[in-house]
Amino acid sequence: MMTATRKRIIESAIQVFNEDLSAPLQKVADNAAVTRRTLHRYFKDRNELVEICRQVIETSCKKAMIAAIQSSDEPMLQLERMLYAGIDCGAKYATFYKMHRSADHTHNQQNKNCADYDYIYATFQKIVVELQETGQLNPKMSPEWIQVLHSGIIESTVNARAITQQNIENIKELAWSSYFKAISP
Amino acid sequence: MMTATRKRIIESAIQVFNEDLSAPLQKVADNAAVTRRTLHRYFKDRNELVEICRQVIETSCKKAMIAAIQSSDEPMLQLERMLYAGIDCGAKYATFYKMHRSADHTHNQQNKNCADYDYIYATFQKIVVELQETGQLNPKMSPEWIQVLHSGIIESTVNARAITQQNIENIKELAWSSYFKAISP
DNA sequence: ACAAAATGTCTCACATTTGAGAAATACTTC
DNA sequence: GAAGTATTTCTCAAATGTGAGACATTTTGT
Repeated sequence: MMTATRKRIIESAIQVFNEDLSAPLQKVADNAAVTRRTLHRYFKDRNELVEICRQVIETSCKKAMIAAIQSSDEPMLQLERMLYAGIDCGAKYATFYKMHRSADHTHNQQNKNCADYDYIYATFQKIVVELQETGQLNPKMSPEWIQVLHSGIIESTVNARAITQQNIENIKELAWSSYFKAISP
Repeated sequence: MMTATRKRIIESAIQVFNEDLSAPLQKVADNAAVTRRTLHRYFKDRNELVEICRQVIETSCKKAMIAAIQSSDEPMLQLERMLYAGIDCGAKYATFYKMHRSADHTHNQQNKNCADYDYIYATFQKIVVELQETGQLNPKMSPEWIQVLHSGIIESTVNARAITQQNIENIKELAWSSYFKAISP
């Protein structure tokens, strides 16, 4: 059940909590252009709002990454589209990437989200290994490092978007170009 | 005047505030293995603690970056050492990089810190331009992009450090190698 | 061993944040 | 226009965070 106001509050929360995890809810409400009273009508408490933000981030990033993987059978194209998908997730990607890696996370294959997360990143590494075996990627870089670099490029690009006036498609191509060159043999 | 306890509190605060800007001071104290009462003995209030953390971050990162610049006359070597310096700053680098760029920052050349910051990043871009003119760096990438990528690689590398068991010098070389290839012609 | 310094424990008053009831107002739908 | 719904305004009690006094305990330095 998703009203426009509820959606607006969630997006505001994602933005505000991205900069300050413990920001007062008043700030989230202000940023969503609603009162805090209204915010409380939609969300039982802070914990619920944070949890729902997590779910929204997880659902959208997961969906985008899986779609990128399944958009092609060509490993290099998959890799490229995964980079673009990450960039399109914007600031949410950093949260998503860290989500299942944090110290207080209980990772469990029985959990659908954990399983999907593992699918994404295991597939990522499988793609990398495959491209290394066919000589398309630098065999000296570990798949782990290539993945770390992937998230670094995404984050840089997301940050650059906020600053530069350049066309978004240009930025994405630049990001891919930089990444591709970095990981090539 | 820097006692071991004071230093420990500051380092704890840098760490805790890095993850959660508005974390309760109790958390900082816990992480520093002191009581909150003691924390208050050393720091008048939260604002003072935050300000001193900023100063510590600024001083150490600035010093490291300027040292890297002045360690050589060779632009490429300067660039490489700046990457290493950033990585050595650890989580502090991200805060330092954003420090003078945030919306609520009053940037003023009369201010020594602002001037030094400008020196660092103007020099960075001068180095990039110089390397582009001599054909050592890709002329199609804007110096802004090359700088954004620099900070993105640093940040990823710092994050990867917490996760990987690899030797730190290896990671730094890998980061440089990736960055260098990304920005090469 | 002793004195001084540092820290912990306990407590308190105050400030801020939180969550929600009640009534008023604004908006939407038919 | 009327009824229903959504939101705002106002208020309050409770919870949490903050900063600091007083005293006790521990640590440090000579």
